[in-house]
Amino acid sequence: MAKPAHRSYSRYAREAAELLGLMIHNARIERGITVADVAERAGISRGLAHRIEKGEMGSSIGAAFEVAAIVGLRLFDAEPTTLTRHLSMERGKLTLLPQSVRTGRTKVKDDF
Amino acid sequence: MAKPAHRSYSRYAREAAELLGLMIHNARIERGITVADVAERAGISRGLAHRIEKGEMGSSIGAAFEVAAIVGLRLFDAEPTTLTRHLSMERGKLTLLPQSVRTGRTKVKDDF
DNA sequence: CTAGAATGATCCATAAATGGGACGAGATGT
DNA sequence: ACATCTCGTCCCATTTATGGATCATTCTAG
Repeated sequence: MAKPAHRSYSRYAREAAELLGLMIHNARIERGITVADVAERAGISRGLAHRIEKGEMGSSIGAAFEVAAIVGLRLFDAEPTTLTRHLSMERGKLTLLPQSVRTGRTKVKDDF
Repeated sequence: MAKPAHRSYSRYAREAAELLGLMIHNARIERGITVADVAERAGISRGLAHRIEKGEMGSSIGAAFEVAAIVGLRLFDAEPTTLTRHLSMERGKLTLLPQSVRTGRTKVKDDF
């Protein structure tokens, strides 16, 4: 026992999850695959696959992304090849940016 | 009991998660926010925030998206406003598509 | 170089997600 | 109409992730 449990999410996060779920759902229907089929291919239960399509915040990143991949959904508007390229790019940034956020930082920005 | 436990993920899903983590990481650094700070604002532990940046498949969608929102990362290359619009669009599709995937329907499409 | 701070990693108790039923409602094809 | 399939939802045992503490490491500012 440690936390009141209840977790609160920002509207943006909730909408993002819902959108992901809807995109997965639509992509699945368009491909004519059943939830059960997707679940089996993803190695997860039908219930979880369903919860992911509902955009529930509790589901794991792994399960959700796996399902997305199976229904042919391209996350971050990137193709498989592009995705790898993006990865290299983001990795590259690491050498250009400080690795840790040191103190006197230029003030925290609260814009959004 | 009785589950092999170990979960296997496709390369695409793993890369997508890693990319998300890297993007969050870079966005955070660019904003000059510490992991601890982000964690507190997201209402999660520092450890989890860190695991999300590492792109671990086990973290929850909710936590990951919340962190993404906090560091100002725009998921699906959409702005907050656009996101809502996307939601409406995807919701709209529902009325145009069959609600369930019945048998040998219109043939599976593999276009893309 | 040194001190201080942030990151990265590990351990463990416990809160939460997942799997696997089972059920009814709705839709589809025959 | 009927049989069948899919979806949507519930419950609950088990697995898993999460929080919190602690320690080592790496970086930064002075």
